[in-house]
Amino acid sequence: MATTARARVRTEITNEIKAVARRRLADEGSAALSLRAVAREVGMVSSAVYRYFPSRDDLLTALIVDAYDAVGAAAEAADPGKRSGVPARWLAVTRAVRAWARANPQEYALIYGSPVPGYRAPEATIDPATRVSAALLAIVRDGVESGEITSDDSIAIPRTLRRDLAGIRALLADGVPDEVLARALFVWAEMFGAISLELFGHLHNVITDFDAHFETQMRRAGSVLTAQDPASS
Amino acid sequence: MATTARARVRTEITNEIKAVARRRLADEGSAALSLRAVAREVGMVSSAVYRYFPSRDDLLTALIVDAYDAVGAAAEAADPGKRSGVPARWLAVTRAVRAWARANPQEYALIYGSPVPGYRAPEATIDPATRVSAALLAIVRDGVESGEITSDDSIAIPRTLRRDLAGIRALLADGVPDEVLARALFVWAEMFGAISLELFGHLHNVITDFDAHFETQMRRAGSVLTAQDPASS
DNA sequence: TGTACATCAGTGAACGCGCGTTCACTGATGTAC
DNA sequence: TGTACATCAGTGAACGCGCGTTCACTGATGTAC
Repeated sequence: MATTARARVRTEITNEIKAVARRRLADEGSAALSLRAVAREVGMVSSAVYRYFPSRDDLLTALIVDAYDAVGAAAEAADPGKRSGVPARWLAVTRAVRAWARANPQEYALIYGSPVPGYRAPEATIDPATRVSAALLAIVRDGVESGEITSDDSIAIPRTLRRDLAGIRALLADGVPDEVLARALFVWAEMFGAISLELFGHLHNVITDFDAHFETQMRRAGSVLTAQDPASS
Repeated sequence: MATTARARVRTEITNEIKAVARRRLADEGSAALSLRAVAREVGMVSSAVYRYFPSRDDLLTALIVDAYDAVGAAAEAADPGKRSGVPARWLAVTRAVRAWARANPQEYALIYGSPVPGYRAPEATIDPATRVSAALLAIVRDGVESGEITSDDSIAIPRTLRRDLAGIRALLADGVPDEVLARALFVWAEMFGAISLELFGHLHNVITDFDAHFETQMRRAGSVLTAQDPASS
């Protein structure tokens, strides 16, 4: 009753269209993603896709939302939880994000690469987009609470920036002081910088052991986050 | 004699085509860059462009090479030189890279964003691509030489990674020990991570004072690079 | 300095292609009584 | 449980479009003697 046969089939086909679109994304990139090609591969006529997605952009939006949700879920699932401590959790979660990115490079590019030209992200993408950040900030929050992360460094933080940090704190980082939050943003950029440089080819001919490189970089990021003297980690 | 009138006109028109292509890139992104549209805007028939660039991909390559050269030149020009010291030089150069990126967002996306699907970068792009890295590593090299940068931290560096670092040292970082080189790669990723997150919209609704944010992050990166206790900087 | 020939830039038509989207339609599935 | 009507999924043709690239051509610029 809740779901008629027709409704069940509808969500199945919707998912199939998205799955095919995701695969085509991997081949050709987001700008070249074409409704007609997807329809062809699904085995329906191109106009039939309009029963499921009102336009190409809506299909793209669905893929973006799914990608944010997938990487967010991967990050959440990888977190070993409070009692594992900040450095271990940080390593586990960043590893998971990178693993997802390597497994789904075009989806990673879709959400963290150059914006799709002419595409305006609708509100529906905002919430899923914060899942990874939320997972990382949960680690920071717990670390502050447990005393693993302390707040005694002194890179000056300008007043305008403190306002921005207060906004983040209110949403996702209750009790995390500005100095720590600034470090959290720092390692957040480090993680995406490291993954993007690797995936977008900038380590080519520079690094051969990508795993070891990422691992080393994230260990250092972890020690910046906890503000430990790296020598003691 | 060296350059005939015809040759002079030829380089002028080549440059005009590139300039128009660059402007169109800003509007529509690299995947949508079309020879016909460029030709139209330059005021010639589409087939005439083939006198200057044998294909669309060659035009793209020219734009990529120019972009790498432009950001590389900006980085080099911003370096105040040896006697200014590592932190000041690091800040000056990273600021210049970000300023260039903000002024030329689509060109930045072209070289540091998602790779253009189906486009294979030819060898000609490799050299210009290293200019920014070379500028940054020059700072590191001088800092090691002067003693501003020391090598006493202990994030473990695996053996395979040491081989990679040796390769970098041989090319661009004579005399820089592995530990310092690993830190250099770390802050390099931080810089591109920070710029990419900002330009690709991931700080939207998070940070309002982008300048202050970047400045703060790069100060911290500078102190990681010199391995100073951030409290003493 | 003047002429004959070769090189080159730009034209315009054509090739074959794929795209997003609309629309009137058929036939199957669901709903109300 | 059976019938009449409404809803929906999918079809196939068509719209108007822009793309990259090729080709035979014209006319202007450069070169050799």
